[in-house]
Amino acid sequence: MTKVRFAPSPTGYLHIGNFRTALINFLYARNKNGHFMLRIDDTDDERSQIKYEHAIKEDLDWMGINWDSLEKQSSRLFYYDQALEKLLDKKRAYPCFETPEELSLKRKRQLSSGKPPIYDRTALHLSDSDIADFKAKGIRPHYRFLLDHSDVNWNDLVKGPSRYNMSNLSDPVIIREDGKVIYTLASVVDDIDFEITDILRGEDHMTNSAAQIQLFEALEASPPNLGHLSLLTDISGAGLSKRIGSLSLRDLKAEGFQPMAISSLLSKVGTSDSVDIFKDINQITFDFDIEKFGKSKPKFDKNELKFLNSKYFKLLDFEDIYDQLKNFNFEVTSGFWELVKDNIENIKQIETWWHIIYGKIKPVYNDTDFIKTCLQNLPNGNFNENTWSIWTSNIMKVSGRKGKDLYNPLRLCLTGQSRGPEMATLVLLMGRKKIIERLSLNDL
RNA sequence: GGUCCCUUCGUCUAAUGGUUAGGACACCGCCCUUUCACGGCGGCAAUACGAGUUCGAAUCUCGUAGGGAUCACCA
Repeated sequence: MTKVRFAPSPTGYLHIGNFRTALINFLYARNKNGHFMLRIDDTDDERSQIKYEHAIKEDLDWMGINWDSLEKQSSRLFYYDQALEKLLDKKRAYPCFETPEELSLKRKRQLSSGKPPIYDRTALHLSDSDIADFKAKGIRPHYRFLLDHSDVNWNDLVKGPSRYNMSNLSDPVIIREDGKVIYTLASVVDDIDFEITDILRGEDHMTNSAAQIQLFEALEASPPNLGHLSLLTDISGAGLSKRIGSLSLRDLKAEGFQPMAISSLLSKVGTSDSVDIFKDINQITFDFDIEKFGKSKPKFDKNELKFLNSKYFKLLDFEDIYDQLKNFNFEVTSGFWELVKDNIENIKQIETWWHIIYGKIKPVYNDTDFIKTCLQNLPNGNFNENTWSIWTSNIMKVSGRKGKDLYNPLRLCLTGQSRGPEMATLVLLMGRKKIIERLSLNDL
């Protein structure tokens, strides 16, 4: 069975970039009737915070991404130590005693003399007595994984046949001086233990993956299928992570964006499918195919998100949106929703139209004589679906106006807006009293 | 600086050696509605640059330019 995982570290809120990875993993699993695991990578306890873990779950929940199982790396530390022992036995791990300062100095020197900043394996050549000396002095080792300096080949789910030569990489540190595990090892141990079949993540993990393939093999497991998605950029082509700005899921929610607008965009941008709105995540699951993702960097355009948001409302019946509608402090009726749903791009605009139709606004009068004529010709009796056309043709006869000259001033006066929903229905909802109020020019 | 990856309409992309280089969104126009919006129809618009291979190149090769990623005792 296909089994994937989304493995965020709880060091911040989910943003558009890492949520996209979550979404793609989710869709991939659902499409194959597989298993989607949420794994909290909280091995770095200096940066990890429980509040972020809660926030990540909340946000995924809001987006309709449900996980089939949950794991936390902080509860699995024993297994990582076990893995280290195994690697030590096989001489694929070795203790090192350099301080971080030494290492960073070394890197700087290499860089300034035009060399790649790769660890020189000094510690690999330490004798047993050297090691004993360090330990006697109370210096605790950190451990590195010994890379095999050969080509690592894999067939990437997104990038196709891929190759990386390991001599371009430092032996990765896998256990810190304080005994805590590093991501590179923890991730592989978990992927083996939980029998992850496919890993989909950003292309920033490309070289990690190459090293991890060797780690899988050193731990006598076969590596899962690997797929590296091109990273989203902003509209100018710059990396998204650099402008943390307003792109967290929480901010997007606060701005009124709908989960399906976000998911629709994020699941299609960068693929050979056209970007369009979907009412339900299952519709996206159905024809999801990782092969459709291209190799070049897709751009995230907030305007596109706005457009999808407005398109989403048009898809919804009253019942579909009722849960959100009841959060307003006035009662939105089905008729009201049907009237305005084609004319909003944000749920907040419900409030604007509510005030226009039932509340108090500042009408726009640009032709007071004409407005008086309109008021005088308002039909008597109860309003019905013909009222608007009877009314406007009366005005036409009396004033001689038609088309734009007739409708624009009337719309402006009644709604204060130059654009908006169908007037025939709007007038019906607004009612006689409110119309007379608007046309009475009291605010002049 | 080393290594890896990317470059087709404004944007996302299709076309795995032969197409009028296709679609979607945006934009523009027309229609609908005796108004605008919504909706429907149509139009504009691209192979980064330079060589090479080939009867034929967006597609293969090399170079140039631009962009990105990575090179942590973070994940």
